[in-house]
Amino acid sequence: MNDFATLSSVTHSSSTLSAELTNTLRDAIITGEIAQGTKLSETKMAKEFDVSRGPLREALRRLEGMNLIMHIPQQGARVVTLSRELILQLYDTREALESKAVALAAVKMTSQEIDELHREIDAQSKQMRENSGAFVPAESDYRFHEMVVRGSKNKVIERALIHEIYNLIKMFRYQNEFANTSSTNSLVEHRQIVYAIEQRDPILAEVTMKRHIVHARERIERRMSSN
Amino acid sequence: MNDFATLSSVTHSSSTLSAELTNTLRDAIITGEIAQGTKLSETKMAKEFDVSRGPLREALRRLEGMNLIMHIPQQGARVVTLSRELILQLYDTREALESKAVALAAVKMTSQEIDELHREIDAQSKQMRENSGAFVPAESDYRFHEMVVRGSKNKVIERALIHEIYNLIKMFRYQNEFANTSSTNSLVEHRQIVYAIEQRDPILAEVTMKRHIVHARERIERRMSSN
DNA sequence: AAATGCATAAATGTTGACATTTCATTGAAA
DNA sequence: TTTCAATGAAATGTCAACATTTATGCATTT
Repeated sequence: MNDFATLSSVTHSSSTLSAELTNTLRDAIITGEIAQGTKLSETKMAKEFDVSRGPLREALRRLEGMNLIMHIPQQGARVVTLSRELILQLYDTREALESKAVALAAVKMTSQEIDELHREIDAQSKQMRENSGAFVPAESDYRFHEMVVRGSKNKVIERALIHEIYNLIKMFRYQNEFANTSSTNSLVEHRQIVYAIEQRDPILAEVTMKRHIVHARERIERRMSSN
Repeated sequence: MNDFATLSSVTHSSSTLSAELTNTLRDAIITGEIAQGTKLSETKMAKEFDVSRGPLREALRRLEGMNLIMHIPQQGARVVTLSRELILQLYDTREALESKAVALAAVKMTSQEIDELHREIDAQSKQMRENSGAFVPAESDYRFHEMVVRGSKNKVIERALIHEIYNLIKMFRYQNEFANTSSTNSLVEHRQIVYAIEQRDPILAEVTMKRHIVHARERIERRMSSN
């Protein structure tokens, strides 16, 4: 099974207790340490983490905003359940947002930022050769996509993806071995995306990214049973 | 100036105090009753609404998730400021999400739901003739777009748009007369969108919606000074 | 006059207790 | 045996007080 340290989110001890709780719970949900569908009892969790229910409830409200938990008034919160349907909807949403993001990035990214993209996919290439891996390391894949999204300079898209979509996709991939990014095409596609950005060709960048995500979606759709 | 009752969000007295506060504050922010950039003092607001700070803070966390307020630890929350940049980014995001939504809707909407679309644009047409208006009534415009988005049957897109994008766009349009939807093209474009859905043509639906939103964005870009 | 530092006030963060609703259990009735 | 109602326990919602940090204002110094 995967290692907790693999997770990007670096739980950097935040200034407030409620922010720390948010990070802790987010990671626990993504890794499956707290299983899907689990009822999040405030009283139990308050005891477990040795905090009062106030900050805990605020953390739950934030996790709600990240789509990681569902809350029903007077009944409490449950960890979201990743149905096949939800996963495919996530990828459709990601396709729309990220293809737009890369089109913007092709215009807005600085050459320095493009250099960083190069370094990231070179690292991917190196890691795969050394580890004779058939998969792009998840962490590096996230970094690549987040760099592109940030490159769009569109804060609304950035927040939607990083705050409300990627966490759920990380959760899905972390808890499903088969969902990891295949190397065969992914690295090639990453190179194509960087090329399009480098050419300052937003349309090429857009269709390339769209195809990249559609491919991922198709792989998942094939390998995923009903659920 | 506009009337508060014009606002769609029907503050239906929710089960919990914190949910009611969320709705009340959301509407107050959208209408500008609480101005952009205003510091939201917890102590003052608790007195004003005669509630304790607990539920109030939870409401603030939720408004944060709706992108209506910005929160800085140890410093408090401020109402978001709608810069020209943010507005244009909102429309870019909307373009990506809503064009994908309508493509899905063209496949997934039931004929009954399509009928409802027809009724809505017929009502728009009628209202404009009767009121000799040069603008599609904002409420009706929102209803139309929300029906399309719901028709996509994609909960992720639906939540992103309705929960985190539309509120900000409503806020912008409510507080800027010039930002209202012009009738000249909008109604025609709405009819084109419905036609494409009716034809079950996702590609046509997508490009039609994209153009519709790009037009709106262009109108705003022209009429908006620097800011 | 401007800048620095201290003391006070006020705001946010956190806690524990109270209120109300929901859930589980038990017992009675059909 | 099954269903329903009542009772008690536990959970969520709310409140008021305490703790800690930030902001304000005044005095002092350069």
